[in-house]
Amino acid sequence: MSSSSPKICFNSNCKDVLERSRKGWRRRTGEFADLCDRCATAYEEGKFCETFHLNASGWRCCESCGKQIHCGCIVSFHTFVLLDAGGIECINCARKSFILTPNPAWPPPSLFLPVLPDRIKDLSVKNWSQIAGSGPVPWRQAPSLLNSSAQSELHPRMPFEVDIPSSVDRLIASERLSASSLEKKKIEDSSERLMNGSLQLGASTVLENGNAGIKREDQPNPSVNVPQQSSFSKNDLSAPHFSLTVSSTSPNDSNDQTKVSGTHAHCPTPPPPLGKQCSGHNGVDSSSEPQIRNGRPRGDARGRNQLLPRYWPRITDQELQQISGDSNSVITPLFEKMLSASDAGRIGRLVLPKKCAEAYFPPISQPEGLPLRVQDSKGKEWIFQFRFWPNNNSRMYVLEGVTPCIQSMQLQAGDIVTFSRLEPEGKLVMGFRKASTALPSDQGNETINTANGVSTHGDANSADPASTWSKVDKSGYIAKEVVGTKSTFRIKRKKSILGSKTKRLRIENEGLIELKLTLEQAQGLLRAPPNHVPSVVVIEGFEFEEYEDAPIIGRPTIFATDLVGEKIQWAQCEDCFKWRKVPADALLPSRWICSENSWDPERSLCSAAQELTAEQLEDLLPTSNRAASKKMKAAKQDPDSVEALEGLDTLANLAIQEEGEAIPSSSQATTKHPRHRPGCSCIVCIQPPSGKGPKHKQTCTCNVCLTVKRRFRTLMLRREKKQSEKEAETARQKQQQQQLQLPDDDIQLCGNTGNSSPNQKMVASEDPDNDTSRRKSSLSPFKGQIDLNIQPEREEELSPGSDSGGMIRLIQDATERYLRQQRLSGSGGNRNSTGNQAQLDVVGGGNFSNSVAGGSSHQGVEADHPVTLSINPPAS
DNA sequence: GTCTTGCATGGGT
DNA sequence: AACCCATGCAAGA
Repeated sequence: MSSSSPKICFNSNCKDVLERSRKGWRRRTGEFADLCDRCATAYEEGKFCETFHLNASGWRCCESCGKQIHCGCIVSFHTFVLLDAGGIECINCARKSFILTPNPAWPPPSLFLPVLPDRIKDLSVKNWSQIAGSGPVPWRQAPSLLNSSAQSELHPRMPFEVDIPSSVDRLIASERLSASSLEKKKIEDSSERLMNGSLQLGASTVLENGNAGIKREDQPNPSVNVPQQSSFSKNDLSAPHFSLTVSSTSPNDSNDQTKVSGTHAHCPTPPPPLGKQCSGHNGVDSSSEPQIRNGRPRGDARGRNQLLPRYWPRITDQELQQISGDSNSVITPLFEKMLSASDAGRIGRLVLPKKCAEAYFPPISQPEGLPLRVQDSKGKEWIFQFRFWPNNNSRMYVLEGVTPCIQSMQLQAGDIVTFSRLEPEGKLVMGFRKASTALPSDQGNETINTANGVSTHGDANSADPASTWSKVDKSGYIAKEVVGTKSTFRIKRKKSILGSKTKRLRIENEGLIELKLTLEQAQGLLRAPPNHVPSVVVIEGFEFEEYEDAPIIGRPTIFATDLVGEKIQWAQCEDCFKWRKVPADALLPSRWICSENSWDPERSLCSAAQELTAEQLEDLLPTSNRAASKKMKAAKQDPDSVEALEGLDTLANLAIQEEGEAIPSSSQATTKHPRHRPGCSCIVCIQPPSGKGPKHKQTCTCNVCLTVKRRFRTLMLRREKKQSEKEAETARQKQQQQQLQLPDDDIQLCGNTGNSSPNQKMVASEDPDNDTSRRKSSLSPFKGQIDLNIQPEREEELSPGSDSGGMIRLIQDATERYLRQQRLSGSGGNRNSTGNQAQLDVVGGGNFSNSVAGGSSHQGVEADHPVTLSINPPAS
């Protein structure tokens, strides 16, 4: 690993030839020191310095416990913290005493310090120079801003975060898992705390004495020109925020609170008078902050420390520079917010995060608030009304009148507005960052996009952000975002901000594929999680496996028993479609091929013959799970057919997020409802998918419309006939009871299971003279609404543009005509209908609901009838 | 009918 | 469980 001495132990006191290289500490280059066994062991046992550096300088005692620590050595670099008052404390004691400040991170800034504007650099130097003994190294995010939530939340890296933290994290959390005398857990614990810790300044000896190479004279470090985004960004989700935190000797700061400017990393702007401004603000009670000694919380951070990470400002140097222009002003980033649809909408109200508003904006006691002068990044001044609404015993802060500004910046939902303060004027500055735009300081889009969480929803080109919102439509299709390289963080960010509500989920349109498969098929994909035995529930005659834990989605297989009675699975190769025997407990990936058949090397090639004959496969069918049997049938019918199983594979693919290609659905079932076979002429199957196909006019003579009309006509005829048959009430009741016991193939006009002979039943149900049907139709329970292949409870959700909606309108028109007729002919029919409603709800709507809930593959007749056509005149 | 305003609601954290 | 906040929505302009 070591580039300099790959075969020699990296320990200069050892220099043994490496027989086996073991990783030691992280070097300045970011690589790990390659150690021999002996040194590595010493290192891992925390005895490295004791062993090899005993006579070296830099040994110091922990101020608390007196333990000797070699502070001048990279190896022990993480095992102590520098105390404000000088001296050091071992990490154990630091942890106990809530000193959360880490030591300067490693590798040193020569590698990762971001670009600092000259002005900032100067300031940095100046401020650093005020810090006794602190080296020009990036420090962890100092403000107590991090105290509250950072620990529990993986936040996206800030664009100007220095990536050194990653190394510290690694040093502590990974590289040094066994390091030192600290037990692992403590170390991790400490590292976590350290992430949130603030800066301990004042002790410099470690840097000056050490061989770590961080010397104050190095600063300003040439490395500041290195791109901000290091390669660590990606894999350092939990990277703490480093900040160039500046110690202040301000007399105001009696509590040793360090004023912070530039809340982040490389923005060591000078201490602003922010603390004063915000300290008395309502709602931010510093007393609630944990009592932490050594100067935390910072004055400035009183409000900030309670901010959610998503509001932490991520303003880049360039942005800062742009905002501050050529003036001598210093920008203090305050917070940022991603614009919601409401924010960016026409209402012109920008909801302000409460804590941010209370921390950084002037206190307001009246809901009317006050006008707030805000300057945009171009220097243009805007005046917004900063006010609040009472809300649940709290307040909701808004900036009103932001529309012109938002428009001026051409912002839209998903973009980010940043609020900063211009010092010393104290002027508020509003910047922005387009969601789609890589930060100016980007050195790599991927890194920045993933790291700063800004690029949240991808499609920057969409003029209308709303158009990019996901349409997880009601048809039941599953929309999947094709995840690209940015997916991980984008999804995370999406979830945390944009997608906080499912209905607001935003997914790129182009990434949508349709997934059409039945529950039956899906069931075939599910496997009980490891060590779980699924329980079987029978719903309407169909067995469902229930899993206590989340099931695993894998390749559908056929479970069987081999000749010796051992349970096995039959799995089909993705490539050759041959069936291979695998152990019963094997969970195969959705795309499984012969070469992965490690259980049977002889058949680990597609060229190997299949064990099973077609007949055997056929025999297996009854014992197989349904999805698999379908699959097998398809394979039998057409061994080369891939499509037959692609619906299944689609889900499996989704599960493993392999490919985002739209895959045609299974050819075995129609896309409308799975039990219906091709050729089924039911109302559902003859329709195009929801939302597709042309709209139907009343005069439309297409197959769908004709069918609907015909059926409706039939229904009407039956109803008329029924009315004329009104006789004794008791007799009718009796008749109804009989009807309820009869197969329900009329209300659900397409009530044919695909299993047997759908068309026969269809014909029967369409027969206007069919008495059974006629009687049933007269009992239709619904009121003035006709339900075509939708859930009754969802009828209000019908999209007017959808085909279903068109059908609905079509029938509704007819219904209205019918109702008019009814009104003319009296109210008897109404009574009939309403009188029967309760019962028929069970027959019609009730069963339909069940079919939806219970799955589409029930053997029950009614469950197989997703289409209901029912009519009910209004009660009035 | 449209826009504005202020509050209510409810999902998410 | 409390709080936050995005959005809905009704009343008023």
